[in-house]
Amino acid sequence: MLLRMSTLFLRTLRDDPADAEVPSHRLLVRAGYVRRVAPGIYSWLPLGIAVLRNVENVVREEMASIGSQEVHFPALIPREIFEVSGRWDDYGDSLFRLVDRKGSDYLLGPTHEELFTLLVKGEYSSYKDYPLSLYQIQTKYRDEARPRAGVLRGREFIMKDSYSFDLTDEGLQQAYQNHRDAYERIFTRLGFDYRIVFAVSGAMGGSASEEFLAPTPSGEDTFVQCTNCDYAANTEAVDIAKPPAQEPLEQPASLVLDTPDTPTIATLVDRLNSLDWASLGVPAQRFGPADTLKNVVLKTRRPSADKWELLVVGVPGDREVDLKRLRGQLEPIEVEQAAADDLAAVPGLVKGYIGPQVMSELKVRYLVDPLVVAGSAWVTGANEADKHAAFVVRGRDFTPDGEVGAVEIRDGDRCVRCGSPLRIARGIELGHVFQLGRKYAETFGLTALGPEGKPVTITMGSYGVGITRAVAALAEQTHDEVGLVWPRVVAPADVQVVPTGKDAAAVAEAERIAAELVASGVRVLLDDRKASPGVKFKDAELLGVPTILIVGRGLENGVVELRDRKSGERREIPVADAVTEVQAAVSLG
RNA sequence: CGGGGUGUAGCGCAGCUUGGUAGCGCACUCGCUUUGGGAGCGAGGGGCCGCAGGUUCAAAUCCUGUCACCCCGACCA
Repeated sequence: MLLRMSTLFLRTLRDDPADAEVPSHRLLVRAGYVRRVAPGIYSWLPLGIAVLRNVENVVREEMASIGSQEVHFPALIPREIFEVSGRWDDYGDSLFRLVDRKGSDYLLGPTHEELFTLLVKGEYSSYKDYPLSLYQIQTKYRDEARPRAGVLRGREFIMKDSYSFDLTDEGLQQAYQNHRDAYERIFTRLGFDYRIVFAVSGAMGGSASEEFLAPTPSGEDTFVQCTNCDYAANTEAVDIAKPPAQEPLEQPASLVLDTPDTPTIATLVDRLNSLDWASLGVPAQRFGPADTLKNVVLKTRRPSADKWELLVVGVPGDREVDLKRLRGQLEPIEVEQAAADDLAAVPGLVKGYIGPQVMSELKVRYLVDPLVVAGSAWVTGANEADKHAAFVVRGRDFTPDGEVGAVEIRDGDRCVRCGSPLRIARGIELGHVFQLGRKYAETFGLTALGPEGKPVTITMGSYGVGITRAVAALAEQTHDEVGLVWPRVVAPADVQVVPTGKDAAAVAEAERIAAELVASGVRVLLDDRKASPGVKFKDAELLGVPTILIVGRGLENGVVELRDRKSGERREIPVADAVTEVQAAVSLG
């Protein structure tokens, strides 16, 4: 393959585009790989498409290696199909909806569970047909509330999505593992630094779920990683170690304190520390925010129910409730912040002075974070204006309905497996594997006739790789100060041949070397533009082709210069060795 | 949806305070020179100054409204 820059549809920009913040966005635009059309919607130019296709090819090869077969569905889907799964409504504003000339409703597919399920149902009916795995590489549409970071989070993007279909849970386990292995090979081959983290399964429902994240500061997902063992999880799904339970009877009896004008945890702690504890018949005490129990009022709703129920969650006063994490833990139940009138509907709940002592009496569901261990004593609201209660003990003075991981995770929190400190980092979600189970199969009636003549409901797995996102994420992880630095598998060319100088001999020699390389299967980008050496060097660095061969002033001494884009290494080599040296660099990858 | 910011040539920006009929760099066209780190000189082409209304003899500039876009958050396989 030979690309000539003199005719290549490419214009590089000297300045960063004003609307680009993250490195991948800046560089992909500057280097002429993509152009913005509308928010979250991009055009792909020749070099961009070349990289995109290379990513797709790696994905195709690895999908083939686990026996998954490629199909292709429409992006334009009639409403009825999404009515059956309930997602026409459930997807909300994120769904692109449109109407045809007859007034029928359509949507642009945000994912394709329904179509995969229906397709298989239409073709297969015997247990002998299974297991099965299908995939497609498709443009997806989601009307994101706020697209951002260029191609990293678009409203139109390309995704590889696949589904496994099995008769048994064991089969699903195997299919899941096959996909997980294939994804490891895909992201390794693409040159990613990535982590596999536990995840929540999201709006799709289902059980086991893991994400493949590329750690980078501009990532949107927050995850934790143990500094000692291999535990890693999305913050929505993370569990942290909890302190040991305590003996409730060792605590002083609870007592109610007058605490006017203490609307915040900080003011309450100050007041507690200025009290004369001896006069209350208790040894002197020192309190910190972590000794207080904060009770946050939320409301929950089961899917398909229309009534909201109040939920109070107790967390140590030095921590906030992480609503995102709480939602992840309670999935698929919806969780919202309770409004003032939700609270007013239960007279026993006194805003600012809520304590768990009365929850069962009030019939309000009460959950605590696991950090509120059995037997622990707290200062909390006394359910009366201007009063707090001290030495309120879990298991003695109140009993929660259950535990739920609700607190914000902090750097340094302890690993649930080994107790070592956890580190918080940001990452880009490259892929997601999860076990869907029988949800869609039941909804659409996907069954196979078993050997005993009875129908068996199929169990499914769902697996996705963001293709366009992978291009941006790779740019994000591999770039340097001067430009893109592609791993060879995805690079738009193996070598950029750059003739410099006014001497026609350099151009002729560059052409000869390029032709020879092309003949041996090397992908060549030849900079045959009439431009100054500085321009060509800068552009070569910006474009990110892994190997650069400069044919110029060294020619009179019989040498050319070979550069490695990633390491910056430069070597003068004899012209006669140019072809074999480049071939060697290419085969080393 | 909340907060912040920006709309002037393909891209990056100045001009707006103090109104006088639009400018700089890059890119583009032509000529000559130049050729190892984004070349020089000369000559050119390209603008509904986001949109609408108002004030004024006169509006990119002042006033009102509106739209769009970007960033942070909420939301989001």
